[in-house]
Amino acid sequence: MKLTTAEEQLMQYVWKHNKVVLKDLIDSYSDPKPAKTTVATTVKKLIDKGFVGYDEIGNTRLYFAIVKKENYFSKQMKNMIKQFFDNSTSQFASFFAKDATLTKDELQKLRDLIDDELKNK
Amino acid sequence: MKLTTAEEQLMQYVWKHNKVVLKDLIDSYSDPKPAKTTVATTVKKLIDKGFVGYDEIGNTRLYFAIVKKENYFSKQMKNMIKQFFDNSTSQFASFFAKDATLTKDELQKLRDLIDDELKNK
DNA sequence: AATATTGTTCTATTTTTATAGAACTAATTC
DNA sequence: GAATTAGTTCTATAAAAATAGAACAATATT
Repeated sequence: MKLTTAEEQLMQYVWKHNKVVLKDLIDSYSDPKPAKTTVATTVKKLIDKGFVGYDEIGNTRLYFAIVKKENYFSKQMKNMIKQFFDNSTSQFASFFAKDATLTKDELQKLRDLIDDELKNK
Repeated sequence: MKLTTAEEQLMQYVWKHNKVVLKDLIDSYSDPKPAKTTVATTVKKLIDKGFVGYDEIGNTRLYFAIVKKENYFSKQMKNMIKQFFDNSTSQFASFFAKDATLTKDELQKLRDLIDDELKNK
């Protein structure tokens, strides 16, 4: 499932700071901060969509991510590769390797990583 | 600048079939196709945003992409890497190398490509 | 104990995005 | 040359997303 911009922004915070309370979420915005009800509504949508869960502590809630950031990101990537590269992962990979400005060090690490992957095949 | 979902869908078609006429765009939708005015409005927004240009041929227009698909995609990627990997391109790259299910062949090609890149540094 | 802070739900309202009607023009086809 | 098809703009409406007020509950502060 896809998130709207507002939902995704909030979700990013939940991913980074697992176990958060409403106030944390409100404070995560820079001024002018939205009304507390605005944030509460957005969290509720994330709960409805199954992205966020919570433990009840007294009358308040400790929110946490249910959908893992890695899984969500992975799906987004697959979607983009589908749209922009006709579903060709390797076509994307070669575009990226050229486009991304990686340093020599980063490129070397990446090559080592690929070598590792190759050993498992 | 960012495109809405409807705009991006149309843009994908323009990228794939450079030099298109309104009817092509309408036909690109599967049934039930939207009204011609709907498509015309969306194209107009793409023109306003500077993504699409046109040549006038009689009373009609030949639309073409101004913003290159690669550039748009590249910006989207940078944005995602910023959001999901704290701006660390290499962190993304290693996630991707593990996550994407590349075949042995694809991995080898990718390694060769990285080797080439390394030679230029 | 009174006051301020935080939290929640339910219900609007506002803003943005998507969709398309009305009106008209030019070209094509029959 | 009448009718159909394609195109455009302007304006309007519908749908989705973002924002927040009202009302109330529980806790913390002073």
